[in-house]
Amino acid sequence: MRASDRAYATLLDQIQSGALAPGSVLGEVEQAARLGVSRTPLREALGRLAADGLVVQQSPRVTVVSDVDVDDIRSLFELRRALEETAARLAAVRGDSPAFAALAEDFGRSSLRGDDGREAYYALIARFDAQLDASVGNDYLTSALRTVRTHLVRVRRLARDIPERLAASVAEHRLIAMAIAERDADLAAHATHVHLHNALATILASVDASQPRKAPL
Amino acid sequence: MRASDRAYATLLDQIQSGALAPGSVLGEVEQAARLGVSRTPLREALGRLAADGLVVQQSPRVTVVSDVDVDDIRSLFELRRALEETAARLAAVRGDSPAFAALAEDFGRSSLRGDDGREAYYALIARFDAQLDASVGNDYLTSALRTVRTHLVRVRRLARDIPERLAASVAEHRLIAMAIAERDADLAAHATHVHLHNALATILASVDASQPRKAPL
DNA sequence: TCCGCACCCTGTGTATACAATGAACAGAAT
DNA sequence: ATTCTGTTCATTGTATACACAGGGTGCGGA
Repeated sequence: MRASDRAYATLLDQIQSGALAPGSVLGEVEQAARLGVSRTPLREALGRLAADGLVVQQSPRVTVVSDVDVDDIRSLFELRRALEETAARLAAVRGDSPAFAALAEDFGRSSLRGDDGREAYYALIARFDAQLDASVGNDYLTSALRTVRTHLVRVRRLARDIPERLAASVAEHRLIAMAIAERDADLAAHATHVHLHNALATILASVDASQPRKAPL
Repeated sequence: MRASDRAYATLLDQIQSGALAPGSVLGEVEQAARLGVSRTPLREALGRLAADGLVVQQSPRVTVVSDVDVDDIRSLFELRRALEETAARLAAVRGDSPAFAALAEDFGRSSLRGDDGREAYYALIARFDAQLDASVGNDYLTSALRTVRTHLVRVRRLARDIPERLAASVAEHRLIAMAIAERDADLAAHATHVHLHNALATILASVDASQPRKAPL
């Protein structure tokens, strides 16, 4: 594995997990020393993170981990809606119907008890996303979705997981998978719309609850 | 200006203009020498081009200018539809209404006679796109659109410009601008849909006409 | 003549050295 | 005392040198 890949993977993980908080300054020599690589591959890693939008060049001299506020979340979900509704429609038209029927089954079966439940949930979502990408067969769309999902990891961390919401989310995904399996493009798109609306509402409520200072602006 | 920026700008221009044809192998030492920079900034430029999707690592050893075939064009327009319909809707809701009314006026006035006409047309489109981005105020969406537009430059080069199509395209844009100005989100989105459908049809017809070999697959 | 192995060569990945630029601090002058 | 300017230091931008890997070619043996 290349040093630049390791540096990118490590930084990505630490930004997504919050170990590198928004606003953290990423000096080249400092990070290179910390990650045990030289400046050259580290610069490449920073460049890729900047392309992803996870770090920004605050001034021409200092790169920082990008911030994520409520407006960012709204913006991200606007893009996400556009992409996922389109993906759902396309998958319904040309997707692998049996695969989505099987996914719908899995969503129906999944019991989300305990802490393992959350892991199983995210694993199932990941499988669903992968099947969606494969069924759509559009690299441009997949690439755009990849960026959205990269940012989404951090957004999810901001919002506390609510067990009831998790269960509802599974049901929503089950409906989407069923709609795609039955080649009902409108239903797939509208169910995706509903799902993203609910997900955003939950996230915003959770964020507002934990950061009420910004509300009375 | 940084050497890496110059290298990126030069390579971008040469790829978009076709001076570097799809499939061209971009060796680091070779390109570095050609552009008068050292390998380090050139690598950064190649990295950014790879992130844009304009070059791909064909093998771990050789990066080439990415190819663009008919399926790519279709895929690109699927993404473009998703993004621009969303942008049109959002601009209709929260956009600068007078600005779009003024743009609609300009589209109405624009006479596309002669070779200057095409330049004026593209300049007007660029102004429209800029106003759209500003009105939507969504960096994620704008960033995704930027990628699409980057690829679109190459696609346009593949298709011959047809004068009648240019005139129709102006009229379509005028309608979109009017719809946004009048805050008619549905009309803005549907007019965008129509416009992109027509644009894609024209491009595909032009490409099929010049490359009829791939048709009887 | 064909197949296989080894060596060389080309090109990338990484490290480090050097140059340039921007910022911060201190000192002096108004 | 405050502001402006100069100098210095830190940090990035660029160049180059070195290491390594992969492929191609040539030679030898079957």
